[in-house]
Amino acid sequence: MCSLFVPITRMENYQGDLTDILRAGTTTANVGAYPSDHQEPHADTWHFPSDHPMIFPSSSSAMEEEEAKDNFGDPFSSYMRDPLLNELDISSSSLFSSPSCTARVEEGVTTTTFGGGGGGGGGHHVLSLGHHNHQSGVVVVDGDPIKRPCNIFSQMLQISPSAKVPMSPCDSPVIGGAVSSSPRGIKTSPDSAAMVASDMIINANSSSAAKGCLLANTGMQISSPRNPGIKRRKSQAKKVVCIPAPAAANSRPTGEVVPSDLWAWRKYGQKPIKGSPFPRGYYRCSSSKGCPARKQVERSRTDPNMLVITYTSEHNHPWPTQRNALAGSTRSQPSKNCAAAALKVSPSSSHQAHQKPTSPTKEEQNENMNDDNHVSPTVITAGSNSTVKEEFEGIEKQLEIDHHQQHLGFAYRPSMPNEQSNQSHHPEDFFADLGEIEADPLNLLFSQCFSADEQQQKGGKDAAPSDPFNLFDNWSGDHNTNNTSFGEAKRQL
DNA sequence: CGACTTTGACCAGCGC
DNA sequence: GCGCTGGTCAAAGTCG
Repeated sequence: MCSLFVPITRMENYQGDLTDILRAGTTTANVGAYPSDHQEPHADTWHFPSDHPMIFPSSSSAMEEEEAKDNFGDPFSSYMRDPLLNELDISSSSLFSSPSCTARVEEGVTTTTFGGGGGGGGGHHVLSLGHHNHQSGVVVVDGDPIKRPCNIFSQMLQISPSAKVPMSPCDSPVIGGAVSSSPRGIKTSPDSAAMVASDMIINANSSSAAKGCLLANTGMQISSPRNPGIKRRKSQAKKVVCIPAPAAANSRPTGEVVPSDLWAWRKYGQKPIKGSPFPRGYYRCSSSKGCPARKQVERSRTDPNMLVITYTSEHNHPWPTQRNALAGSTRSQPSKNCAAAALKVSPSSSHQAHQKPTSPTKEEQNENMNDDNHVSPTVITAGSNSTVKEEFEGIEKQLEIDHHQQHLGFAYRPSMPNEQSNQSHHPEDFFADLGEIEADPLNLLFSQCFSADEQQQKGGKDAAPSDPFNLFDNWSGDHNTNNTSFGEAKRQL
């Protein structure tokens, strides 16, 4: 439902959105939905606890821009601006609107839980897009009331005081309640218990079940001072993103599926990981020489449909204004066609079989955070490039998004609070462009890419489910050809 | 030809 | 100090 517009605009103006969410704490936030092959119970609503209303001030582009400047080099802030995140955000937005999708953003793997709790912070930032449909999304904001410029994401969120939505079970144990981390462990919030999210969100210190969940879903090892079992090299801060494995769209000949983002990544290694049947791929940023950004992509050992992407180090350069067509994951991705196809979707187009995601997604890490990965849960320190230190306070907030409103509005076509900001390509224009493409390409696109169910519901417009990430691929490189408007939009990025 | 992937080897962190 | 494991390097091959 949400439009392509979202990604674009976000990239230009809303880079701080997820940041807000993530910063929200060591918290974790469930953000959105992602369609999955799995058929899971739908949680129709996301709620923000009444007591912790998420406040998204409307635009303040100036502030945001300035902040962006200030944050440049800040691993996490950058992280937030990371295209991938944007994509995630995008997808989440779209997914939000979709009855069948949910996504989660999780931060502070080691100590926080998305579904509930607040506390701690630190360690890994996890952003996960759940593949479970309609989990209640919970955004936990640690202590930091979100007071950033309104963003699409916020727009998509509806604060609903009380709704508690049953979580869809994940293959891994679901945390029984919202968990807030504390130095000593997890505190279960009764209130949030029902809202917990998710499978991927757990507290490292939490119960084994919780861990199991995380580990199970992500295949990740939770490392923290309290988890001696895991070793981290150089104590690098890492950000972990869990997303549904993109469908075949991005699949490589080898079967590996690599979600693409605006950064160019070059694979420099792959290793089998102990305890996981799936190898881990190592990627470095090739957008700019000398960029320390790295990411590791691996499949969740318990849920092959989920990809765990770990980002390390921060990009030391701005987003590529123009993505290298061959750069990184774009190569060997026949699937660009998916998005392209989606854009070209016509009623007559053939249905594309859903392809099961076969590979991992990506993760980004920002670099320069040399040290704190396992560090205290609450402090994330930017490393070499920046000395920025962010502290996340642990206040937990639960956010639930009302599914219906998403449908009704903003999710589908979010307004642009910051339109004043330098945007050469106005949203209206963009939509106009979209209109040229098709009556409602967005619907087609997302329905195809995100939800098979929806797809069916929509009368089976050709819907090759593909991952949202491919959108960018389509926009980049040669795939613009079919749609100059998109090409322009992309270039504007 | 340039950029990317593959893959074995090497290096480094961590636990014992 | 040793071994295990993860992360990186770099040569060779692939692709457009």
